[in-house]
Amino acid sequence: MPEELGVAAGLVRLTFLVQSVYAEVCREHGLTPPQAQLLCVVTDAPRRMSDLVPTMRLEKSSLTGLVDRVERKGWVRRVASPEDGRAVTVELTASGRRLAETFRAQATDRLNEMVACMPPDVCTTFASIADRIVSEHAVPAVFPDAS
Amino acid sequence: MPEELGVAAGLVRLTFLVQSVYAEVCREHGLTPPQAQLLCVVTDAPRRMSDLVPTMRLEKSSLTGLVDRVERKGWVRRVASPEDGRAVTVELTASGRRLAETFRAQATDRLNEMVACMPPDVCTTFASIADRIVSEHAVPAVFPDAS
DNA sequence: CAGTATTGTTCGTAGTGCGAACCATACTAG
DNA sequence: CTAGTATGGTTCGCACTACGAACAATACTG
Repeated sequence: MPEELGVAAGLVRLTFLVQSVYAEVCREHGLTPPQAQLLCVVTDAPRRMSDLVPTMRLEKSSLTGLVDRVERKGWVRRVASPEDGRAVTVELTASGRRLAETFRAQATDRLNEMVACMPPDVCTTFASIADRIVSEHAVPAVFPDAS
Repeated sequence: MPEELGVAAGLVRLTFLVQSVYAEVCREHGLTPPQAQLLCVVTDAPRRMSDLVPTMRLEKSSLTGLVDRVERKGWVRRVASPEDGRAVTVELTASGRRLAETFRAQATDRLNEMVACMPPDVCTTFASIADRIVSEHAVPAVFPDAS
């Protein structure tokens, strides 16, 4: 009986918790998690489909469907690439940008207050270790830094 | 421009990473993440549907469907409760138990090696902080401790 | 210019998750 | 005891997710 969970169990449970919070914020904005992720990823700059595939870790057919639905909601737009006649880039519309921004802000708030039960220095330690793991594994920027 | 990400961004990316690893292990065992989670949750003891609803944070209709599919694969069994004529408990079959055990072991290995890029003391620190967050928020045991 | 590689889409399939409606059993009050 | 209510689960319809195979169109290469 470990008085403390192993790293693995802690990671899985922490992930479960973050997912819950993330999904809840999504809901409040009429988004699903994959849709929110798409908005976050194209916030910084328009991205090609072929570029989004490795970033979001989806098959291309899955991505087509996701972009279809998000485009139908008017948050994103497909633009033909001038350099490559086959390629398509995905960019935010004005309303998509507003939504992405408020979503990002609120998700950030919720997650910050989630860890705020700990003293600030512990938070900082935690954040830097998380960053270390993440950068060690080349995790794509699925959530933007502060605006 | 933060030279380090905020806690929120770190959490989201870490979650993305863990999800990727978890999903990959699931795939190798012919499982989906919700199915694996169900197996993990009923590993320790049979559980009632009504008990699984808050644990897995699903609506009861979603849970019905999930249990249907997992039962159809032969990994889980519905048993009528003797005390309450309305209630049903979900328990592992023999093959379900074997599957749950090998899945758990492999997921644990993969997650451990994911953090093994850091020195052991950092891992320990990280694990204890993760535990702290998790227990502060009453996250259900969606992943069992060592067998 | 022919052959090949890349970029996206379409289609079919299985699974996920929700809410509303519903049934059966349990509980509770008169 | 019996009506009314609460609880435990299922069913149904819906939208969404994700995959792989097949395909079309454009780009590249020999």
